[in-house]
Amino acid sequence: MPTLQDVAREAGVSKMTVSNVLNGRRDRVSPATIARVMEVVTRLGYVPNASARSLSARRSNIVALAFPSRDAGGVTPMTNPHDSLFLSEVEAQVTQAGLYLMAHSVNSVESTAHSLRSWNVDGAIFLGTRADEVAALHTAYDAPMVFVDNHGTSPHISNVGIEDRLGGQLAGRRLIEAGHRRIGFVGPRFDEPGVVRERHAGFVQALTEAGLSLRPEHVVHCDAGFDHAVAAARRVLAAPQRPTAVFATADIIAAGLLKGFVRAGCPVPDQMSIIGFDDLEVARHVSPEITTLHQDIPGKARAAVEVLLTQLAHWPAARSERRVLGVSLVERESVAPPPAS
Amino acid sequence: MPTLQDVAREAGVSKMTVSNVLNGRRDRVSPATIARVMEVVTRLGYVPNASARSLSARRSNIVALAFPSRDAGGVTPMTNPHDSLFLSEVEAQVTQAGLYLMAHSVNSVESTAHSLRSWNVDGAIFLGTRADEVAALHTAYDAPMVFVDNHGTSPHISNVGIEDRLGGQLAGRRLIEAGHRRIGFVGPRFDEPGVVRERHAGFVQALTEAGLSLRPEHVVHCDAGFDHAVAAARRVLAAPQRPTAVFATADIIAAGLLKGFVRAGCPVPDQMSIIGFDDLEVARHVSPEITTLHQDIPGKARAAVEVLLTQLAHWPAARSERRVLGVSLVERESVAPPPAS
DNA sequence: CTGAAAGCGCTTACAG
DNA sequence: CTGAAAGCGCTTACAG
Repeated sequence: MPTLQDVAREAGVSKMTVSNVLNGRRDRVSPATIARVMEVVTRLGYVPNASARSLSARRSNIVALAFPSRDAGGVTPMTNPHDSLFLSEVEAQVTQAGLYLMAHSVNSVESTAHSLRSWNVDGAIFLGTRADEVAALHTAYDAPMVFVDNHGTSPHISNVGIEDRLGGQLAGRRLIEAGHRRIGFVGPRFDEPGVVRERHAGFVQALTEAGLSLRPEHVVHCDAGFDHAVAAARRVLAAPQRPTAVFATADIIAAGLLKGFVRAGCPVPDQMSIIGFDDLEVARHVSPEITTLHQDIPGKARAAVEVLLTQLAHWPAARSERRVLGVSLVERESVAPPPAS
Repeated sequence: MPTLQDVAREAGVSKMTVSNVLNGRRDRVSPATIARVMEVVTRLGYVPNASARSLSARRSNIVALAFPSRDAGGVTPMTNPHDSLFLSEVEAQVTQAGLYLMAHSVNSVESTAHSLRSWNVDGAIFLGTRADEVAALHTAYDAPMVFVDNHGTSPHISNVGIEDRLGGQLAGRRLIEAGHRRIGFVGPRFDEPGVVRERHAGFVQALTEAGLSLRPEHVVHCDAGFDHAVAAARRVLAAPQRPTAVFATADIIAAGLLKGFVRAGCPVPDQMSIIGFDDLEVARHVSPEITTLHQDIPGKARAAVEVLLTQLAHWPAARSERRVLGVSLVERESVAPPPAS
């Protein structure tokens, strides 16, 4: 494995000159020298040692992507399409920027902070972090961090998210417009601030605007997992004065409900309408295809990397930034007027 | 940020002693000293610098996971459930082993090898690598590597895969057992060795055993993507003497076919039976649920990490190892006897 | 435009 | 059981 030293010797220059050539500070080197150095680099197949560079430059070129070790449904981490699509696009962008991606599931804030510090990562992107964890992370490690889909209130943190509340509102309005008056809500619990709470709030707002209300017995809590949702369908149907439509906070829930309803002899959308959220592939896999709120996940990933790189460029003078991407309703086949009673 | 030096000074010992304590060579240190050092480490919140450690120890503690930058369907990398499930389990295992995971999409063998060398990664796991790339990788970087689902013939490479051929065979047999005589095959092209070719071979074998043959007009090529498969359904139906059943080399293809068949007025399984492969979630999302060949993806990930760690432990004397996990047929709802003609 | 030298924070024989 | 010293392969003021 040739080193900088080897290249320098072979090219008849100092290590520092080689370093300058390799790091783009080419204004400090004559064209002839640059050519000579590059020739040697190629011939020897020289590859800089990233650890050495990181150690002396105090800059690792590593970006960490941290995701929940288990999602709400108790499923294996990263298993859900949203997170994997997101990771994939982050990886692409990070690589494009000449940086490296370290993937981390977050078991505890401590161990995550430990890793970040140990590798002296330049910055980090966090998926699915709770508000208290955000604060702990910031105090534990001083580097650019951007959070995704975080609805905490602190103005000091950078966040990239979507119009969750508007999404909920659009879902509610669409169902109302179709003629529904008894509309249910199915999603995970939302004791803490987060996307589910926002979607719920927007949904309730739409009902309120129309002079309707969300009855407690029409709220069914269900973790984001297909099987959970299949089971939840029965609970929806068992409610007194059962709803004629439901808003599910995630497509995977919508898909599970769909199966559950149909199994229970309640056809969709004839007897029951469904609106999902996210516009994941699953929404088109099933029949009827699920009407849902579209969000641009790769776009969110690009925005997250962009914000991170901006912060990196201005660090430590960087200011926090919040970006919110739009949502839009995608009409498909799971919404119809309520059955003529 | 406290350093080893700070800890040593504070504890009144040498750097080397602190290092020994931290790296488990505790037999070389007295219990009293260990206690003192640990107390200081905790009090100062000392976190070792991974780059420095990597540089001097010539061991990075980094494992790379490399995945195709675009899969066969031209979809964004990592988007498919198989890869993301795999990555997630690899991450868990790697973390558990006290190592770090660097995620890489492979645009070119050169850039990948560059990254591996630059970070001096301890080892790497490769998803979806072609045979020629495998060879190039091995010559470009000398470290433990394990390939996944590689059906190349070289005995020198470590591989973890599944019984693809048996899977194809079981699929064929199941369809034959149901009474089908004209059975089609839908999957990506398989000019090179790989899982598709194996699954196809096993499938053909089953037909042959039963005195049947796979007619060329019953082979429909289709990339692994839902929409591609929806479109492919028409081609299956358009074949002269159309088949009464098809084997799809992936569940996502099976799901797309299902939709395509139903749309074309050909109900599944009444008029057309389908068997998929992988047993991904999508197989249970759709109706009818898809009968498929189960493979244990997290198990494959664990095996891959295990093989890698074993090699790491014995490096450079390590011997290559090939592991093959089983497959099993999962009965669901997409297979029925052929329609009475 | 170019270089000598110090230093980043660790580990590792080696010696005692 | 413990330590002094060299060295891993880079970058970075500083000087010329």
